[in-house]
Amino acid sequence: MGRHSCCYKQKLRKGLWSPEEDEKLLNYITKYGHGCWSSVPKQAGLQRCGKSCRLRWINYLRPDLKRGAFSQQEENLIIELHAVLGNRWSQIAAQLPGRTDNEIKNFWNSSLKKKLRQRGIDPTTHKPLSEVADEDDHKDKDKLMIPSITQHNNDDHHHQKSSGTAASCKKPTLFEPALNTTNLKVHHQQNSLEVPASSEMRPYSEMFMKDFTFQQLSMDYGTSLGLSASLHQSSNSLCFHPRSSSENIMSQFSSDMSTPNIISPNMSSSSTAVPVTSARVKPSISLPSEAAFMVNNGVPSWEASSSNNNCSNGSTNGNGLLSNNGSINNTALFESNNCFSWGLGEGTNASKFEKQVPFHHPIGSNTTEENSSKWSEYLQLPILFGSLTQNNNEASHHHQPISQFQSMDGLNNIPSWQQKHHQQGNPDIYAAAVLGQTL
DNA sequence: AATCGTCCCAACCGCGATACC
DNA sequence: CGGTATCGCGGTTGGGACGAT
Repeated sequence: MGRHSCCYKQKLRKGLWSPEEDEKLLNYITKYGHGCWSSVPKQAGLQRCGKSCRLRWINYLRPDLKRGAFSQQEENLIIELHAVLGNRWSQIAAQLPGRTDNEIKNFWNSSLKKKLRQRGIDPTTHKPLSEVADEDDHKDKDKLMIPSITQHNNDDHHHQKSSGTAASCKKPTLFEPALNTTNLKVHHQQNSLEVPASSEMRPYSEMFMKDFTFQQLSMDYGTSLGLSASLHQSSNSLCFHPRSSSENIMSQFSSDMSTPNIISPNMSSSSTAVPVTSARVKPSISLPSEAAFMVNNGVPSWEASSSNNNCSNGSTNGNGLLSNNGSINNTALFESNNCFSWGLGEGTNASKFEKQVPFHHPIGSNTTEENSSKWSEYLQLPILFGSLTQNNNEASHHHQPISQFQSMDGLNNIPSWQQKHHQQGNPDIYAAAVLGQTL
């Protein structure tokens, strides 16, 4: 592991590429392809390491690269994608044919950030600067405020020294987070992210105003639950793990009047598969062996099974069924694999998706290899939260079709969803993912 | 004209993940 | 199965271009 062995060799050239070197590399790859990059420089007659050759090819010599300035359309797309994906340049670049991640990254750092600031938008959070400033003010006043979930970024590189961009944009915390950038692990190639328990408290009404990347799902939802999140490719599941005490978690939810219910598609045996549009990620909440996840009267929480716990709002049965007075709206079912399943679908073809990945089954219990391979694709895609407009009649054990699940296709419908959810007064939260290409 | 600071971008670095032996 | 090689990613740096003083 670690650095490419060739990097240690002394005689290799570094720095800018000469036209002659470019020509050698271009000719060689055009003729033979790159194959193993480590062998390319030798066979192409270059005094470079394979890594350098690869980079030069990807960022400059590749014939499908688009040259020239970014168009307004590209610029807008980058901004939108960055709001969803953060500094995941490779994923952003995947949405812009002919552009490289490096190019986009440089464009962002040199130009777009400034433009956004000029428009009064914080480039890190994509929120209005005034709002960010307000949050900073709260932080100053509230000693509980501690930099929350921050992904190390180079928003202000050596030319523009950082003043704490990401961390400064977070809302007041409710308890000690013991968190810094160093214990946030982002596993790029698995698109997984481990988020330590955050002290951040954020109204759900705001939280569900936009679609979420996995990262954001992990951060915003997982941390609001006091969970860390990880993607498990083997089981194709997005799992949340408790990282803070249940007391802390309870304090969060107890203080948030807008907290919605979380409903499981497994709650009712009579419920049918919910056709989900635009959903491609299959999240789940992993239950720790020592704790139970509770949804009581719209207040999700963890209840430690140990006796030294004050949160006893529900009970578990042998099958992991957590119930509260038998009300379906306040019940979540956890199966033996300790995962809480959310629904999912695909693109605009819900029925097709249902065949691929049954909506009902708990994560891990019915995962096929075929689905596994699909998930590896889905996991790169943003996630969207929305709400099942479930009839809250106690007798109703059926979720309405996802066609009535608002805001699955993008950002624009979110307000309408939220409006509806407020009208109903008892929102049930449904998590899904939105196909990246549909952004 | 010389110096300095800033901007921009190509390239490098370090690391995690994965493939391979 | 463990060690090594390789790939791919995001963060960082080096240095040229350019404008201000």
